[in-house]
Amino acid sequence: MTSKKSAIDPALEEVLFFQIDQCMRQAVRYTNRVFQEAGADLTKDQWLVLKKVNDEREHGVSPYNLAQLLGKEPASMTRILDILERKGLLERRPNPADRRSSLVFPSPTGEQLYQQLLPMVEKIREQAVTGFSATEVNRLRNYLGRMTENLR
Amino acid sequence: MTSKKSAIDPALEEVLFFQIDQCMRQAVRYTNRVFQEAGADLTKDQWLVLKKVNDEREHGVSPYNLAQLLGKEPASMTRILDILERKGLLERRPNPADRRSSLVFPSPTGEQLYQQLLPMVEKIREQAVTGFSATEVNRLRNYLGRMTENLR
DNA sequence: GTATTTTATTTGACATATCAAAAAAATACT
DNA sequence: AGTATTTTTTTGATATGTCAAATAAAATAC
Repeated sequence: MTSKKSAIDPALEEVLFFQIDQCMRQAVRYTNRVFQEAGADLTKDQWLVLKKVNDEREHGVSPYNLAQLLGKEPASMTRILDILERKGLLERRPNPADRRSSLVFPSPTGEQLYQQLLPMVEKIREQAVTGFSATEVNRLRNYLGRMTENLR
Repeated sequence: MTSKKSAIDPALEEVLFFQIDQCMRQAVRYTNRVFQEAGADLTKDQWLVLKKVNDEREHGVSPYNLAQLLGKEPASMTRILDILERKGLLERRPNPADRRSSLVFPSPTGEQLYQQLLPMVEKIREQAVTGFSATEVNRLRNYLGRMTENLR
């Protein structure tokens, strides 16, 4: 019943970009839902930043560096940091080596929330690859990396 | 030099979600750049809607149905349709079968732009899977579908 | 045949992405 | 040193995503 589409003009459902987009949006919805059910007022992207800030808590990270590490625009980083700072999960301290910049550190609450959410995030990751063999996961990684490179 | 992370707390670059996100964002940037260089004032999401509206130009599609077909929220659809209508690429006509709803049709300009951009989109798709065998593309599709299901 | 529920669309609030531009500090150059 | 360029951060504008709520019409229940 569905009209047959040509190879040069395939149905949307067969377009890889479309499938990647659907997959990612599903993952975001799922993650946000899990956080919400755990009573954590945090989005998936705020989580990513909180994680990286915790990873670098020894020496602190600059917003610019954070943006690079997470593959985001500095402009997006500014806003996410504003929100996390407003929530009291991290703080910007002056960067002694560069007065343009600052260094971001997790607050005690921020470290605590990070530790608390980590096992949930791990469960979500496992849930995503349920039924996948190790080979399949590696292949998926490989394909995604090559595709990203192809579009650079 | 990069500090080794445990299996339960892997570095971000090893997290599948992160890789999917990077891949998708790269694809969006690439598509928007190609459209822009072609002088087409259209985003990747506006393109998707324009495509579907063209696919259904025989009978028209309702906004709600469009949202379902594209896996988007009706709220997002409303806004994208507003923009495309403002650009003169489509029009909403009353739905004779349901007065709550409307039916969306491409304008002549909309059909024309669709035909004009189609070959470029095809090139982008090819670019993305450069170096992939047919088997690999099928596997990628399969993995993405299973992952999406796992998170439903 | 009226009351209740469901459906289709829109709007509002907020988070994030993109790009452009502004501002201030650091660097490079001559 | 003094000027020009680059880097880091922020802000503004716009597009889209999420969810919640409002509205009107359709469908269903009774």
